[in-house]
Amino acid sequence: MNMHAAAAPAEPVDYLATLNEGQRRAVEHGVGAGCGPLLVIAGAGSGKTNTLAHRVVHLIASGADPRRILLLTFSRRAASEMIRRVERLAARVMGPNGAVLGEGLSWAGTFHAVGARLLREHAFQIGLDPTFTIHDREDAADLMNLVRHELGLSKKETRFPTKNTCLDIYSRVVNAQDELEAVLKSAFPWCLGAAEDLRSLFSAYVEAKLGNNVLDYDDLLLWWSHMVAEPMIAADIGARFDHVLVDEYQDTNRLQASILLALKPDGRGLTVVGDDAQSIYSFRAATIRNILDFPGHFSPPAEIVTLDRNYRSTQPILNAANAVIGLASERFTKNLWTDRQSSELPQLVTVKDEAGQADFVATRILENREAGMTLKAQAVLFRTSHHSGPLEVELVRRNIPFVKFGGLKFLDAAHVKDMLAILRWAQNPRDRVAGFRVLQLLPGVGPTSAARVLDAAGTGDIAELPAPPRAGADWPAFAELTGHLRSALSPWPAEIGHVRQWYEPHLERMHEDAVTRRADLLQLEQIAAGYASRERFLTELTLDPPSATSDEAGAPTRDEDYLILSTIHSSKGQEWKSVFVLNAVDGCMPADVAAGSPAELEEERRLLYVAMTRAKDSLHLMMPQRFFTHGQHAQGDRHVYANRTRFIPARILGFFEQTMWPMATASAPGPAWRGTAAIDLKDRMRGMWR
DNA sequence: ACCTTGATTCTTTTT
DNA sequence: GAATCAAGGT
Repeated sequence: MNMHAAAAPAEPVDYLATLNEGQRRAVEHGVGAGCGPLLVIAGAGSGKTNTLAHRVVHLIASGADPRRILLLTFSRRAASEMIRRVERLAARVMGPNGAVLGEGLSWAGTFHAVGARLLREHAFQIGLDPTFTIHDREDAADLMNLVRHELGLSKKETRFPTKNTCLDIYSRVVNAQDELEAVLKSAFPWCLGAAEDLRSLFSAYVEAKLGNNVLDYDDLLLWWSHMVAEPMIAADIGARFDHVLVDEYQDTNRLQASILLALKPDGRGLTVVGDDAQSIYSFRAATIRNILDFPGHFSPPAEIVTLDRNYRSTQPILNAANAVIGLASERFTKNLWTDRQSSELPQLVTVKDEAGQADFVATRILENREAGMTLKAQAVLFRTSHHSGPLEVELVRRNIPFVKFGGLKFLDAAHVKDMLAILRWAQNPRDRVAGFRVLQLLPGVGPTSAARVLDAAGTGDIAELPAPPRAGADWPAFAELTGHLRSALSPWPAEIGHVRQWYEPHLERMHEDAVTRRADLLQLEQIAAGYASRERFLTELTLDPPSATSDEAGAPTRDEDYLILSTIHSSKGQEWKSVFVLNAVDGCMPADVAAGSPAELEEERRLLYVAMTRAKDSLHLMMPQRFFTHGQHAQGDRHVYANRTRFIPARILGFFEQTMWPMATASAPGPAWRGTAAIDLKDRMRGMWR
């Protein structure tokens, strides 16, 4: 069937007319499966997503099969945004059939999600059990810790790196495709002495993962990359896709690049899009070399299209952002330009402390709203998740609804992890980390008894084992539950209700605030109901955890207006009319933990650049002067003074307007009436509404 | 022997 | 505010 012919509209819509010259070149660059590789350097706000969506639609309109297009994005959120745009545009261009074609874009997702799917589909070809479960970072760290103890590394005479450091090192070796020694030397010099032990630790860690039938995040890429290194399978998988498009290429690492090259060795049908000025994920081993070296990988080299016209921000905002990134020691992209003029400079606002900052931001946000700007059109960005703490308190006090992206996750809460561990252990009885956690929920069962049960049971039936010595009355119900969950009889998603019923008494026993935690469990049950099976639920929840936490429990009604709070990392690719950046001071930006090496500093600079370029019309950088230090009583007065971020030195201050808040006023505040009022009318006024 | 409780130490960013 | 380690309790 020729889908294209069926979808052709009577009167062609000129969907290319709205594009500028560069965008148009990118969109129209070869449409056949044999077209050469393309690199699009797309500055912030240059219509990157739009261009990519247009290219996909253009490919489909030119006869490409959407099911044979692989679209790799950085986050799940970016993937669904892209699918939405493609569907809408396709409907406009090709009529009702276009929407259907857009929905055929079934291979859009993150590297990790696509990897998981391909690995399950090809599992038997590579000797993998397709029922594998996926360990998130925490689970992986737990397993690493288990192995670390088994090898006796925790009892070493000299201090051995913690589980998290070990995992970081392991992850970097895998993702950067580098030698252990080189990684240690460049990123973890204080662990150089432990190289030999680390090597045996990692070897045992891999063995443990294989034994437990689990893959960690890195494995999803690593297995995929090894899978396509096998010419037969590579040809097989590569032939499934006529076009491979990658978004945010500056934030991919060497492992991801190797997958891409194995899929499309000659670069035919390959399009990558990115901006080296926005590379902010090198802590995940992302490297801008991927972008820089991309053209030269192929002969003839990839075509390069540069998009430097910005459609998002006003010229003063761009001037300031350009000035900040202009101080970078190395840069490749050109300055952005726009024709959106404005007389309003970005503001550098000095406030007394974090409380003053929260007060200022909340006040301005309400003023904006009164002036007709919705809360959703405004955002508050910050370097680390907890920077928004005082502001969140103020927002709740003023009854301003907000949704927060980044930082502490719903899934990180101990009680949610408990529930998921129960389900995961049922799904994959070999998952020792899950079992280890679940067993210790029982009173009287600690690490030792839990390990003993796991050793004795293997993947067999728990009910046939003798109860651990002190598990007592709780054991039979537990054994029955696990037995039931593992049987095919257990209905999804109803079983999660059973799990919750069993878990609730334990929740109350272990946590004082069981009431609030129970609400999370109900929410988890709601989420679970949206997935077709337990396996899908567990996989997708691990790969795409709910990224937002809001002040209200439960998913708020979608049409309600709310403010966006987000880490700068999570703000990538987004835009708002008005943006507030918290704590634009040294110690926060750059974060003092990241001020070690020049490379880290450069990345922090780009982070500020990314934050600034999210703003369309209005930008405020906040500078609290005083910070109260942690680790003291609530009313303690220990504090430090902060300086303006080093990324805005005096010589570029001219791009900003500097203000103080509250305005310093010399006069006394109003007439001084010190007597006692005869009647307090204020109270009466208030009383009318009580 | 093993589990639980209490004191102590830091807290990036994310698939 | 939670992970980790050290000492108390069963």
